[in-house]
Amino acid sequence: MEKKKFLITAALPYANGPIHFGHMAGAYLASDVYNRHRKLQGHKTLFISGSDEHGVAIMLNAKKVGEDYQEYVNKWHKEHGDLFKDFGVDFDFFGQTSAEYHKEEVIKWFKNLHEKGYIEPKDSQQLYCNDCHNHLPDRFVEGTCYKCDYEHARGDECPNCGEFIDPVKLTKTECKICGSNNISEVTVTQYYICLSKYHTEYRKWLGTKSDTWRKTVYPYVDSLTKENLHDRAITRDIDWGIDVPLPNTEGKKLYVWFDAPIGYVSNTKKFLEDTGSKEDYLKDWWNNDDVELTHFIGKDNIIFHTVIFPTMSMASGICKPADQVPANQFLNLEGKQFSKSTGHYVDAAKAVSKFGQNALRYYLLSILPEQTDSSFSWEQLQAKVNNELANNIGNFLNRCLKFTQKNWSEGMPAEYYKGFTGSEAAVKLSADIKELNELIDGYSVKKGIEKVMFIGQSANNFFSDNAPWAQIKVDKDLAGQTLAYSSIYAMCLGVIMKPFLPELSASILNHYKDILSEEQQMKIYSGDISVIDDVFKNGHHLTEEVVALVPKIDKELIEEELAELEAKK
RNA sequence: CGCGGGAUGGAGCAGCCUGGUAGCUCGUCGGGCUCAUAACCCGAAGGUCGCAGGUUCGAAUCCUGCUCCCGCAACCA
Repeated sequence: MEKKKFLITAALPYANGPIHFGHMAGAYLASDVYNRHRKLQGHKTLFISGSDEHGVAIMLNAKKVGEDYQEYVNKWHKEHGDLFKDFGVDFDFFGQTSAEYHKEEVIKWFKNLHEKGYIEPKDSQQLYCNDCHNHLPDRFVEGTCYKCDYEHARGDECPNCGEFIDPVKLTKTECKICGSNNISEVTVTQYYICLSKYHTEYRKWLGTKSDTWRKTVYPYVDSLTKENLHDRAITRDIDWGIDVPLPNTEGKKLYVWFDAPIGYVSNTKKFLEDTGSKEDYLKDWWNNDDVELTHFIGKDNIIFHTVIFPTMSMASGICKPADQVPANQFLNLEGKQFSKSTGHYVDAAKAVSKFGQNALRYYLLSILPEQTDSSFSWEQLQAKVNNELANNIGNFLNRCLKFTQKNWSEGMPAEYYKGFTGSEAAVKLSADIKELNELIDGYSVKKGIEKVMFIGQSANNFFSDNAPWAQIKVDKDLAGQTLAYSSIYAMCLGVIMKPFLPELSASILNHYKDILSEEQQMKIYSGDISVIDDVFKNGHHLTEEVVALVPKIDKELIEEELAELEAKK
C-alpha cells in the first residue's frame, strides 16, 4: 500500500468544565482509533488537539470560583489531559491556546487576512452594563420580548415565542452577570471577517465534497452556504484573549472562535519544534496536498470546521482546507442529554478508574453516534462488556491459552502451526481483516469494532467446532493443531484490536512478544497473514501466566452508578 | 412556513442512495456441551419499519403532508 501522511485533529475541549462521555465518544475515541489505525497501516500520522482557553464563559466561571483566568484554564487543561491518558487517547500533542506560541500563530493569520482585505471594521449597537462594566453578549442579558411580551426573553432568542432577538430592542433589560438594570446602548466598532467575499471559491471547494462527506454533514453545510456566507465579528471588548494586532484597538481581544481552530496549526508547530523535527509545520503538513486532513468533531461544531476555518485557511493561503470532517451526532445518558447543571452527567474520570479503559472504550465505541444520536446506559454497559467482551473474547482467550498451557507446558512444536495460512479459515480471516481496514478507512468505527467482535466469534466457533477437549483423548497431535490455530486467532485478535482496545491488545500480545515483531503486526493488520508461518517457525511457548483478561462488571457497581444518578436529580 | 438529521421486534442499532420474502448485538424461552470467566454451541418466540396519503405488479426503501426528538444559526462555545 502506498504510504501517505494523515493529519488528524480532535475538537479542542473547552477548558471550562469536565469532559463527559458524549465528548469522549464523539470526537476523541473515534479520532484515537482512526489515528492508531492509520499508524498500524504504516502511514505517518500527526494527532493534534489541545485546550481551548479563551472566551467569555471561561472569564465568568473563573471569576465565580475566584481564580485568575490562567490559573483556571491550566487546572482544566491538566484535568482533561489526564483524562485522555486514562482513556488511552494518545495525542501526539495536547497544547493550550493561552500559550505564547499560539498567540504568534494567530497574529500571523489575522495580519494575513487583514492585508488581503478579509478583515474589516464595522460599527454596531450593543448593550453595556454601567454597573459591572461588561459588554453584554446575547445570553448575558434578559428582557421583555418585543414580539410576545414574555418577560424573560434572552438576548439571543425568546424561549416563549421562538423569535430570534435583537438585544437592543428588548425592554426592561437586566444584566445576567450582576443583576443590574442600569444598561445602556452603545455603539462599538468590531472587526469582522468577511467570509462573504470568499463565497464563490468556497462553494467551488465544497462541491468537491458532495460524494465523500457524511449525509449528516454535507446537506446541512450545502444548504447553509448556498446563498452566501455571513461575515462574522471576530473581536470582543473583554480582557481575556489575544490582543487585536492593529493600532487603536486597546481593550479589544480576538474572538475565541477565531483563534481556537488555529490552535490545531500552532500546536503542530510547537510539537515539531519540541521534538526537534526537521519538518516544517506548513510545508510538510498543513499546506501539503499529499497530507489528508481530518477533523473529528461533534455535530455542534460542524459550521466552524466546514465553513469558517476552511475559508480562513483558503483565503489566507496559509493552509489547505479539511479533507474529511466525520462529525458525530450526540451521545445521551439514559435517554436524556448530558447536563452538568441538572446533575444528569457522568464523571468520566471516576468511571474510568472504576470500570477500566477496556470496558469503557469497548462500550462507548460500540455505541458511537455516527449516524444518529445514541444513548449511554449503565445496564447496557454491563450487558455489553460482560456478554460480548468478557464472555466472548475474554473467555475465548482464556480457554484457549489455559488449555494449551495445561497440556503443552513445555511449549508447542512448530509443525502444529503449519497449514493454517493455506486453510479456508485463514482465507476468511484475511478477508475479514481487509474489510475491517476498509471500514475504518471510511470512518465507520462502530462497524469496525463489530467486525472485530465477529472475528472473535469466528475464533470461538473454530475452537468449539473442533472440540480439542475431545480430540485430545484420541489424538493429541490433532488437538495440538486445533490449539495452535486457535492461538493464531488469539494473536491476530490482539493485533486487530490494537486501535480499539490498546490495553487489551497489549495484554494479548504480551504472550507473543518474543516471536512477533512490529513489522509482522503491520502485515497481519493489513490482512497479509502469510507472515504467520514465519512468526511460528520455531513453535511457541506460553511463558506468561494466563489470567482472565476481561473482568466482568459486578451488578453492584452498576447499581451504585444508577443510585448516584438518581440522587443527583 | 429558516436549515439539516432522526423515528425499524423488550433495549441499542443496521438496511434506505441503486424498491422485490425485515437483518445484527443484547435480553427472553427451549435443547446440547463441559476445555474455559456458571462460560460456549444449536434452535424458537417476538416488528403491519412514527402517522396519513401517493407512485408502482410490488415501498422500511421513491414522492407529498403531518407529528415527535436532536442539532444549527445570533457578539454562547
